[in-house]
Amino acid sequence: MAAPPTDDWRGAATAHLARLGQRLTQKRASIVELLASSERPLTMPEIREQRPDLAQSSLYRNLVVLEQAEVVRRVVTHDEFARYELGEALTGHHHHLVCSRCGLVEDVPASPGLERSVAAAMAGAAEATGFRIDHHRLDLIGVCRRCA
Amino acid sequence: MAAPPTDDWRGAATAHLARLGQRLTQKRASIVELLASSERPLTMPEIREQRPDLAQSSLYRNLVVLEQAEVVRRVVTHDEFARYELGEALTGHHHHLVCSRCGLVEDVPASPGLERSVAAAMAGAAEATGFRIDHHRLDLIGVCRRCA
DNA sequence: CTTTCTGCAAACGATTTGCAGCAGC
DNA sequence: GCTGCTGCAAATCGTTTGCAGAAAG
Repeated sequence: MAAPPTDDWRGAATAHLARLGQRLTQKRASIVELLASSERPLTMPEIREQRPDLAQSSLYRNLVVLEQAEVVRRVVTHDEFARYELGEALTGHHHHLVCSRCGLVEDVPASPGLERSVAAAMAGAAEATGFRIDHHRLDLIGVCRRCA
Repeated sequence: MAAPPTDDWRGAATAHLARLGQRLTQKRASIVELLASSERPLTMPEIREQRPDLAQSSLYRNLVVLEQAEVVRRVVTHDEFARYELGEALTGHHHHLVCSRCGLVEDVPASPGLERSVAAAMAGAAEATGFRIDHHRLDLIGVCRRCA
């Protein structure tokens, strides 16, 4: 990621987990490290391939815990399986480029101008509907270079 | 929806289906009518409740066909089941308000200013990554009035 | 020791599919 | 008739869970 709020993912993850009374175990650190080293969300198969020593059930269980701790975020697409990336507390706010052919998801940094427009839209929508709006998600959908 | 491109969903759906060599059967029309009369995406349980005469398998099968014909769009959230709404060809472009508690999805009209900013971001991202970007999806995530 | 984490295998549940009968042309 | 749509029931498959043993403190 460009300009991460912190490079110390280990410390950040430990702190986030601690708030839930959970620890950063070796396996969890291994997962977080893998996601931190990738610049795009990874699918479960990709994670399993890179971390063959972790049982699938442990992976899912740990990802649930990490997600609750906001260390990890689950990225939902129309793809058959979920993708995982570090939470924005660790990576900074960004958007996604999604390939509608192969499902590939790539990160895109957010621009200040765009964020300002979105913030205005959020305020307007909140007022109109009574929602309390916390954050947003913007996906740019297209066809990646490989699939084109 | 505000300012739909067409109120003639029957004609539009027929035309879209025809391009795939498919027909607008009675059951399909019934599904499209239901979605057209709703101002937000519906879950499978909601659809089944409103259309108890349709077998679940037929529902899924028809929704797949309607989705391919771009008459219907599947809306994916973190919720346990998918939601369905009319495609933007029939409803006009809009965004979604998503309740992170109960999963409720509500439509939000897009504003010209926001669209302009997003278009600029799309152009920039396309150039930087080699993606050909076709469209976008913006979700505003928060807590709905009922869950607050 | 006590608590939490891990792996295996079985269970779950939304969605998909095989197949025989029915409807539309 | 032929083609394609429908319903039922069974299969699929990503994900979740029960349980007994291993690791952390």
